Amino acid sequence: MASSSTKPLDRVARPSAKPTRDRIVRAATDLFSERSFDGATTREIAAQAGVTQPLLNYHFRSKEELWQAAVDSLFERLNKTLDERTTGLRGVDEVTSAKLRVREFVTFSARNPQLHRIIMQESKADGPRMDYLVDRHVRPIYERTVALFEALARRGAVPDIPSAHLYYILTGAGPTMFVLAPECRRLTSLDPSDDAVIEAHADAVCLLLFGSP
Amino acid sequence: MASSSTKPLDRVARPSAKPTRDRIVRAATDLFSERSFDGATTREIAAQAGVTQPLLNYHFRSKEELWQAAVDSLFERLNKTLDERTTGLRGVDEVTSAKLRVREFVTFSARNPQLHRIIMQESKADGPRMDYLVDRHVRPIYERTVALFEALARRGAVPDIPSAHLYYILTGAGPTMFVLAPECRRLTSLDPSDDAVIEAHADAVCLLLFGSP
DNA sequence: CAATAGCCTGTTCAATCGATTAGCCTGCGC
DNA sequence: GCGCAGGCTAATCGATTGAACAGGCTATTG
Repeated sequence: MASSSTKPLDRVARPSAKPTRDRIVRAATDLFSERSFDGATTREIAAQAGVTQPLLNYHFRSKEELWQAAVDSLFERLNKTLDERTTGLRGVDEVTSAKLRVREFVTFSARNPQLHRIIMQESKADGPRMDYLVDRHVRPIYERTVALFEALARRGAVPDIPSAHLYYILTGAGPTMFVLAPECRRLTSLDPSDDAVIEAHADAVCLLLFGSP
Repeated sequence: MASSSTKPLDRVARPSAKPTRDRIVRAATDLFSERSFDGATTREIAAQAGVTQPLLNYHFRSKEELWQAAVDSLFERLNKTLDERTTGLRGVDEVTSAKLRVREFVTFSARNPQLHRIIMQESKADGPRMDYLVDRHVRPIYERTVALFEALARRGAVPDIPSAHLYYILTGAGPTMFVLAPECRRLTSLDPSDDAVIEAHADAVCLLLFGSP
C-alpha cells in the first residue's frame, strides 16, 4: 500500500515560522473540538489564527495532518501536567499520590475540555483518526491508569471494581461536567470554569472513588 | 423576526407515509450521532433509509428539523423506558427504587449511545440546537434527578455531594464506556454491547453511588 | 551583491453540500 | 371512473468545501 501518512514536510523550517504554526494549531484545537473534524472549516481555522487559508496547506499536508498536530499538542500538555504532579512527590504514600493525580486529571479536564471533546467526537466514527488516537496517545495512559487502580484495589483504597469499568467511570465522572459546560450553565447556577466549582468537583470524584476528598 | 421554526408541514399525512418517515428518522439518529450535525450528509441519511435525498426535504422542512425529530424520538424512548421502570414499583422502598432507576439509565445508555453522543456533540457549539435540547428535553430530566438525589442524600443513602456535581458524575460515569465503545474495544478485552458487561457496569456505578450494587 | 529557499497571499478548481423545482405514479373520495 | 392530493424521484441550483497553483516578499547564505 502507498500509505504516506504524516511524513514531516521536507523543508528546513526557520524559527520565524514556529509562532505562526503554533497559532494555527491552537486555533485548530479549539475549532476541531467545538465543531468536530467535518464541522470545522479550514477557512474558519485560518481566520481565528489570523492567517490566510492556503497557509494551512503550506504548514500541513492536509486537514487530517493538522488535526493530528492539534491532538498531539493536547496530549503533550496532558502528559506534561500529570508528570509534573507525579514527580516532586517522593515519600508521599501511594493513596495520597493517586488522589492528587486524580485531582490533577479533573483540573486539566476542566481547563482543557477540548481533549475529551475530540476523543468523544472520534470514538463514534471509528475510523483511522480513532486508530491514531488510541495507538499513539490513549493506550499508554489507559495502561498506566489501570495499573495504578489495581495496586490501589489490592490495598483496599478503592472499591473492588474491574479496572476497565473503573477507568471509564473516572474518565466519565471527571470531565463530563466540563465537556458539557454550556449545558451545565443553563441547567444549574454553577459556572464550570470557576476554580471553586472545579475544586468541588475534584472533591466529589475523590470522595466517591477513595471515600474521602 | 420571521422565525418560523418547526411548524408542522401543512399537509394531511396518509398512514402509508409513516413507515418511510420513521426509517428516515432512524437513519438520521444513527448518522447524526456518529458524524455530528455537520458531518452527517442528507444524501447519506437518505441512502441508509433507502430513499432518495429530496425526500428528506419532503418530510422535513430542513436538515435542522430532521435533527429535531431524531432528538425527539430518542428522548421519547428514554422517558418511556424510565417511566415503565418507575411504575410497577409500588411499595418498594425509595433507595431500591432509585437504584433500579440508575441501572435502567445505564442500560438504556448502553443500548442507545446515540443520545449522549448527540448531547456531547451539541453541548460544544452552544447554539440554537443546544437551546432546543436543554429547554425541551434535558431540563425536566435534570430536575427530576436532582430532586431524587436530594431526597436520597437526606436519608444518607448517597454521599453528601452537591446534587449538580452528583448529576454530572452519574451522566458521565454511566454512559461514557458505551459512548466510547469503539475505543473501549481497542483498549480492553470487553465488548460494551455485551449484556454481561452492561450489567457489570451498572453494578459498578451503583456500588460507587449507593455503596452496594 | 546576487541568489536561493522559506514564508505567505490571491486566485482558482473540482467536488460536494442542502435545498428547490418540475413532474410521475398511486389510491382515495366523490 | 374521474379528479386530485399525497408520496416520491430525477434533475439541477447556488453556495461552500479542501486543496492546488502561481507568484511576491524577505532574510539568510555563499
